[in-house]
Amino acid sequence: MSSRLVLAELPQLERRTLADTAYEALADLLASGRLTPGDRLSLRQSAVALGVSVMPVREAVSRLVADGVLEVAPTRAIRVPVMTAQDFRALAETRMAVEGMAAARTAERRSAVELAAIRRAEAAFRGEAGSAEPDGARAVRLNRDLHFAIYAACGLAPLQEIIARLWLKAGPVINLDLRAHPERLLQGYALRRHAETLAAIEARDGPAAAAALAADIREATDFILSRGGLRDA
Amino acid sequence: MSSRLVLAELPQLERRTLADTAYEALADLLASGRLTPGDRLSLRQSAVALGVSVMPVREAVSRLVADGVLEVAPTRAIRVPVMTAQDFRALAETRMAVEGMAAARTAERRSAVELAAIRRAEAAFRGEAGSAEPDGARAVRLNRDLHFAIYAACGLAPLQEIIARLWLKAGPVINLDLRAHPERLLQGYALRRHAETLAAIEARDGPAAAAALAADIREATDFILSRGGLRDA
DNA sequence: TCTTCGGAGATGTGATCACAGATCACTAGC
DNA sequence: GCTAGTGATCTGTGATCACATCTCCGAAGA
Repeated sequence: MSSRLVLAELPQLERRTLADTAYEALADLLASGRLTPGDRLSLRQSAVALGVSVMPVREAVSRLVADGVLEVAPTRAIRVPVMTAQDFRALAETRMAVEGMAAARTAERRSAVELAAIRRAEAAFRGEAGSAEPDGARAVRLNRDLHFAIYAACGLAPLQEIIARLWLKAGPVINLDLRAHPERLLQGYALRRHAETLAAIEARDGPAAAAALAADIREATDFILSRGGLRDA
Repeated sequence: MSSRLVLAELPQLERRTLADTAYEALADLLASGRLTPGDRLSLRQSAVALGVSVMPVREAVSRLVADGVLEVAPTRAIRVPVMTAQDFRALAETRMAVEGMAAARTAERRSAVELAAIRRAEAAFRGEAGSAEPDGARAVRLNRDLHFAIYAACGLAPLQEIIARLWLKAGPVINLDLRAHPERLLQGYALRRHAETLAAIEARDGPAAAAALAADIREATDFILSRGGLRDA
């Protein structure tokens, strides 16, 4: 029993099921825009691609369907939902409300170290967007990192989960557009709104943080909608 | 082809899988508080209880787990999560923020027929709560109906889905308490807040609606927390 | 040339089997 | 008398099979 103390130091090893791995793989495909709205997904094909049986893929897909990130058509075909412009607008409005609220809470209660983390994330994105040869995929990731650094400091775990799901849902549309028009992200809009949001968080000004972040989302949404890539019905 | 017109009137019949049915059955068990925090769930036992194989149950459970309504312990046991008082408070705060926002939107944009539906729901709950022999389970359902009548009029489908998930998550705790202390729901608190919310919606006063609804949630939460039925850690 | 029909292949759903690991009661050993 | 080990049983996970149904492509018909 003299080993009790040293045993306590053992890191409890995480148990990842194949379904977990499959979920992450598919979610990444969706978030990165490599799976675009309307695309069909086959359980068997996905399974052989991942080198497993259909079971883990099935479970992963059922989770994604529950999240509304995938859908099973009445014909039982699995596909990425095609959003109407109206759907996308409603999703964006929800995001503005929910994420704006999270940003406001962060502004009002952030600690010094949380603020530092947000500052670093903002600087990282700014660096990439302003570089000579910006990498689109990398900029998307840094943009996400910045947003979630802000949300992580809101102090409400359930709120973070909600936002993560909203991003997953909006991901395919946003990244599809971004692939077609990578220049947009790198222009001034996002940079300006990010700076405003950061300033508001520094000043502990909740409403201003919410407004700046909502403006960021609104502008990105309007830009995508102006492209007319979405069905109108 | 002369039948094209009449054929279009056929209601497209919904295709429900066994997994869907199992999901609803389990969700109902959770929402009604018959499955309480800490309870374990066996796939095989649930399957024989539902008269199906484990497959549909498995899919249903995986969805519930994705929603955070069930959890798989590191030991792979499936159970209803036990929330700490802190967790429950964070969930309640999230609900106050999100549901308050939905109520505010409803107040500002509700149509006349939506208002009428909300009025009916409020009256139904008031009738049950004020009756000579109130039925607890029925009151719970009517309370839910009233809340969702309000949220349904907010005009944002994604927001409604979010709220539905939040209720599913809070359900086991709330209903567990309600089973132990059915008198609380029937006292003045909820009735007063409902009346305030309804009045604000009638007056198209968004902030007031949000405040009244948040107060409703806050008081119910404080009541449950004061019971000390939740772990503290 | 365009439409309609038919059959081969692929699809999701569900059932069943196999297996590693957890649980629990019980016994042997200090 | 209490702990540690042992084995039967049950657990979730994954693979495989079975089946009804949808999809797709080519041929026969108008």
